[in-house]
Amino acid sequence: MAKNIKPRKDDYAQWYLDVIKAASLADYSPVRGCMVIKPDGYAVWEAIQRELDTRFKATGHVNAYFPLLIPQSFLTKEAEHIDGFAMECAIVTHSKLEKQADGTLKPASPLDEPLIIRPTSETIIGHMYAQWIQSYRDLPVLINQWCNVMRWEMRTRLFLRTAEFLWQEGHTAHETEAEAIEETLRMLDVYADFAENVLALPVIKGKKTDSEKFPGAVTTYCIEALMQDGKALQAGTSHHLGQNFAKAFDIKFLGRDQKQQLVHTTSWGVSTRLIGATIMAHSDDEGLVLPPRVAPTVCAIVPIYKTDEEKQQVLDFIQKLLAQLVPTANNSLESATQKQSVASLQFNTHTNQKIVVDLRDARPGDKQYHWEQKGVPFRIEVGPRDVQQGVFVLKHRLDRAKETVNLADVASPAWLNSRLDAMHHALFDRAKNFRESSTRQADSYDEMKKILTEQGGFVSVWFEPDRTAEAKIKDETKATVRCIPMEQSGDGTSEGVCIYSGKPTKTRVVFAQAY
RNA sequence: CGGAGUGUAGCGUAGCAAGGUCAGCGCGCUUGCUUUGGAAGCAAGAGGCCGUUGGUUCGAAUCCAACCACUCCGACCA
Repeated sequence: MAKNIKPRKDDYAQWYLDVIKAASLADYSPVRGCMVIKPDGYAVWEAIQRELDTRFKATGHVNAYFPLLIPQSFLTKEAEHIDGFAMECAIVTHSKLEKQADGTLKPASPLDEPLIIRPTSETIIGHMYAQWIQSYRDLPVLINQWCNVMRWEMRTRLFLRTAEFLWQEGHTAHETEAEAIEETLRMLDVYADFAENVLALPVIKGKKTDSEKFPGAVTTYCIEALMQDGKALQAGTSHHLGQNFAKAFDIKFLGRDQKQQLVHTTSWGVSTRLIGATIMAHSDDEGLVLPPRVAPTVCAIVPIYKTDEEKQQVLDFIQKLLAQLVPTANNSLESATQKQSVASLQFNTHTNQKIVVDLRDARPGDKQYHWEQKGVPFRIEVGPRDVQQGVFVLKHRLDRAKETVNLADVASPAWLNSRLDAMHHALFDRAKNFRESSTRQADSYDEMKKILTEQGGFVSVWFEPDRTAEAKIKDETKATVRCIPMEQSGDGTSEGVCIYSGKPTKTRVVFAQAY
């Protein structure tokens, strides 16, 4: 058992932090609530970016970059938007520092208008769109940006909620409401597809109730995932903004009917929180488990030997193995062997995923723990006994199973790729089974309360969304409506009794306690 | 921001209630030898103004104050 990681059942929050620490994903910064994303964590983010960016481009979007700083006055233009974000904005008020007599620095030269550090970019992008869009021929505008944003959160948690975080925000403008809604739902599908097919994270697609929607949105759609402690995590959102921001920023165009019209806008985003979701959904008491499609290292090879002769035999054997797995790369292990370092070989040039050979002067057991805690999907062990028999030992991170494989059976990278695929599906199935066994139906408010306090997880109920009722329920159970699932049970026309009001309703929602 | 807790080397900690040979220990790290199939053994080393700033005192890791950061519970949120 991992000696540096607290088991999930003892302290889930501590387990989460231990896993991040053991896998070297992130570190604290000197600034409250901000984190340093270390190379191993950032590589996961790069994989997420790569996969999402491909999907954004495939759906017709282009990338651009808007400034970090936004005039304070912009935030006042959309009423709900102010209420939603004003409380958590960091503000730039001065343009320089002056040295004091005692050597300390003091802000000087105050700005005429304070600038806020973007908590999200609807306002500044709306401002620019107003200048760029003149005619229906200019539409749609389909822009995404990858950037950082800052929200001065009260309480932070690595990856799940940090004061500064990395994300992408798509902002589109359309001629008609129907197109905007179509775009909103298209991107929701992109997110769901990405979460399930890349992160192996099963998600529920749904709509937020009015009380949970984005400040300034007409409708907010989301994907919701379930973590291993039975709490929900919002993993991505897609907003139909209607004409709210068009009105606020005067984004008008001359329509086909020769009249001035307001555009219909959308915005959608996912953040580095996805890394937190991935950690919480898949990892175990031994440490990180990474979905194979975002794992920076897909396989770690650990040689085992006593004598120099054995070492040579084992390394020769590994060379043969690598020749099959990494045919395009220069497989020489010479320099890594000499330096007693970790040799890193390009396994997949598209995804930039590596195979490593751990040639450090350390004991095999240490190396096994090292790569296991980093969540590497597969480890290969090659010792003198294996070389004699022409085999090696393959260790699966998912279930920690061992498998003896003939070198002769490894003819190409496809051998490993098929295993990575199988692991992806097994990981997804495991998470999905967990979610399904943690999703319960309740027919009354009392039953829901009982489930929430005794078991957690998702609770599916008939419920008529209502601000006051939702506030009361949150107060009493800590649970909120995570979403109104897109897939309503039955044919969508069935009807039940709202567990709170007792009135008939056609809406089934999912309640859960959330991060 | 309210409540509770924590802060001593990269990590984990002893010492603190009775200020003074009090800066220790384990892991990790470095070097050497023996080892090497899931966290090895022996030996020799390196590493800390005890979170920060003030105060009390002849003397502060220890007492007092303020501040900072982190963890947990609330409120807020991707």
